[in-house]
Amino acid sequence: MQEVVECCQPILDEPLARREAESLAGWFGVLADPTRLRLFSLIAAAGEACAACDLVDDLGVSQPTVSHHLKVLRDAGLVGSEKRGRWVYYWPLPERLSVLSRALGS
Amino acid sequence: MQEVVECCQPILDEPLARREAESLAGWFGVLADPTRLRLFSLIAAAGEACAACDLVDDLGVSQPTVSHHLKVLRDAGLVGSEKRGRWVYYWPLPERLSVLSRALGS
DNA sequence: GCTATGTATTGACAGTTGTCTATATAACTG
DNA sequence: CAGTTATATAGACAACTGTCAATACATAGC
Repeated sequence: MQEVVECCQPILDEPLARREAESLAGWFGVLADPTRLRLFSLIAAAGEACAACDLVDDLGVSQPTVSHHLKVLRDAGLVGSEKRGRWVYYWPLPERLSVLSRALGS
Repeated sequence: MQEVVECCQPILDEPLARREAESLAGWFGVLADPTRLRLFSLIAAAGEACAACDLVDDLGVSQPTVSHHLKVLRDAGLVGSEKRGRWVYYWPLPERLSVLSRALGS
């Protein structure tokens, strides 16, 4: 995923440049899967969560699928992670959501 | 596309139910394509726009592709449309964006 | 070192999606 | 009516994506 950019003007205000549209579309794409949204929501609501401890069982998908979605969320800058012993913990990084929220606002 | 529902709690606050996640993911999916985002942005910035008059030339995609994206936007409740003579005019319906913006906010 | 456990990666596969060309439908013009 | 123009639809196709089973990697405990 691309670097953090100053992105974007509210999409209601003026036409998006091609480059801005690609950035925004990519981030919306990260949110465009129900499993991934629930995963992020679980992490955010918990404040911090560990995949095996908290996430795999609740979602009804396999461990590799959860791992895949966590990677997508991490690459998109929506969650941070840290390994502690055998476990990897995840926590929300809501800054990117704020950017998107602002882009949707007028 | 589904009916307008009371959706959703901010996704940072509490875990999304499966049904809410599916609604939100669907709407984010509508915004997850750069061409479609630019199309919506063009309509919104213009206040009102006609496909042939204003949209096809600016986007660099074929007329059927624009027509397809306009249908997706209309079905999602993001734009309204009206036929006037040979032309179809589109205007933004930003309420749905507000719902999404709120869901992303804390 | 051996085993158990949490996580990541690989490869495969089905379903979805964005795009195009070709064509159909609709409406104005002369 | 015939021709032109705006839009929509149908069908095809390539690219992407979400999922899983199998497997590799990493770490803790014995």
